[in-house]
Amino acid sequence: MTRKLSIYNSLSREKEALVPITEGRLGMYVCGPTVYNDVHLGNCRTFVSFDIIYRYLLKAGYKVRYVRNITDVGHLLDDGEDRMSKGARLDQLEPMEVAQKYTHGFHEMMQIFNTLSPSIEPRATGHIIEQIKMVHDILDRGYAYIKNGSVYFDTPKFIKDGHPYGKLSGRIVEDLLTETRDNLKNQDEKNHPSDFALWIKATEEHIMRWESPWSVGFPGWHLECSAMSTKYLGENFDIHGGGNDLKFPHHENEIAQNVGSCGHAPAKYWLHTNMLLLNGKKMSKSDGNTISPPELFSGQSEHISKAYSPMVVKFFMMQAHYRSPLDITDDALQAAEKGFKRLMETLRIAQEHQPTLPATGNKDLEIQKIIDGIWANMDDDFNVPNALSGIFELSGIINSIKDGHLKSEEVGDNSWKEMCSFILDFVHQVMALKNENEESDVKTVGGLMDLIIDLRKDIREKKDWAASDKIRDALLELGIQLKDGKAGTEWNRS
RNA sequence: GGUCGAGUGACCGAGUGGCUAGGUAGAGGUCUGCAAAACCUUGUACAGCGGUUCGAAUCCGCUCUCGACCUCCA
Repeated sequence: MTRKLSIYNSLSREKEALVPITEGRLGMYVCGPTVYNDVHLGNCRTFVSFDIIYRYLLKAGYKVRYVRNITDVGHLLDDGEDRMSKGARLDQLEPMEVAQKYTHGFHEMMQIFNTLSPSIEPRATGHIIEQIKMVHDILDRGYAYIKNGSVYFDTPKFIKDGHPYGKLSGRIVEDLLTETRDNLKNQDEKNHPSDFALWIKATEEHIMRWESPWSVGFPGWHLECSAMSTKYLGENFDIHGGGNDLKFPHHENEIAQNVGSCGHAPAKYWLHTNMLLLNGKKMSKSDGNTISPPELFSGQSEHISKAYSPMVVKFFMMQAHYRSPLDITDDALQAAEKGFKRLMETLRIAQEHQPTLPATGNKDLEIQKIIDGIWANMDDDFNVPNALSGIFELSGIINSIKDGHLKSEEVGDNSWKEMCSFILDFVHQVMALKNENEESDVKTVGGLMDLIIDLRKDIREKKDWAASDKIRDALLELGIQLKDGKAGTEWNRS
């Protein structure tokens, strides 16, 4: 059985019931990175968001094929130079070497953020044949024209035939048709400013080039996503995702290419993640308002006061809905760090604590309501922040039982077990957060700590507080915090 | 200039007509040799002005502010 979800469709600007094209199965395509540079933190937010969406869809019982591409050709710079070859010249590397390097870096970062690999991760350069075929199809249907060896999409024709160009991004067709920007490359070659390149004839110095019926050249940006989504998910699939800023022109053009080549739009539902801001402003390298993942993890940035671990950053991202803009500030990160640690501590208790409880308790119904509520929040357009509030309610109950603030007869044994396994499963499997303090030397340290605590217990029985406090303070210096409670002394890494 | 979106308490951030999340910080308390943790209680919140309604943070209008896109961008 699959859960019934409702998801916000950018195309209709409304939440819609998620009805798979094939029952029980979902095809999801997400626009991946262009690998000509180190991965941007904003990229990370998008892919972390879609990772949770992917994981939840699986959890909800769907069989999902998740395709996320690697774009390693096709982006034009202001001067018309391909992004990949630009990177190559700067680094004195072959274009594919550049792609390899940054693809590797991207994968590493995705692993650091603890995301699942997509089912298929196709590369644009590996699908030149499919892209040429699609250009053929678009030409055959009359929605493209050839100019000096390059091929352009004919937007006025497309619009005139009643196709919905501009629907996704809210563009007004008349505006697009009368657009008069003059700073676009190849302006002279294009019949109309809003037309875009499907195939570009390579100049002499352009390194990335392939044979085609029209010229030795390379595919336009946009095209690889149309070609690869069609190849792996079919002409018609369920979900297409990406960052908000890709709506126009990238996704709009993708739709045009698909409609132009096969007569209908690629995806049923379009999901867009919102932007990550830094101190209320868009991240931008030129004005210094930017922070990279490594800077965030090391604390080497003027924008933050200390280092924040990857899981803290991920937790921080999850406190906001994927469709809302999220503002990174040092204060917000600090708050997230404390919340994250609290959650990890509760998870530890859920895993280890085994209280003696009656068969049923007064709180059982309440616990069930919280759990049901978390599912409902996730079913409602993946409302992770709302679900998280439920997780913290459970956390309160778990901590109360453990510390004896809540009488044990309040919670039934089954409820306790269900609550603990639910919270562990949800945090580990859906949010995919993990405790970063679990080192391999955990056993050794554990043994040492048992010994120290035992020795200190004797000292404390003799009420030698000076010695006892000295041990506690010294351990604190090492990053270990002692907590003297009724049932004895506990410790954790602070 | 055009298009779209947003303005929630000290900070972050959910919430779309009555039931007024959650995290962090603050205050008070329980516990404790002390401390920390944990738990309990608590706060002046819905940009402004009008309007619709028995009732609005939530709907409508105007104003102000901010952001994104319009050009490579997750």
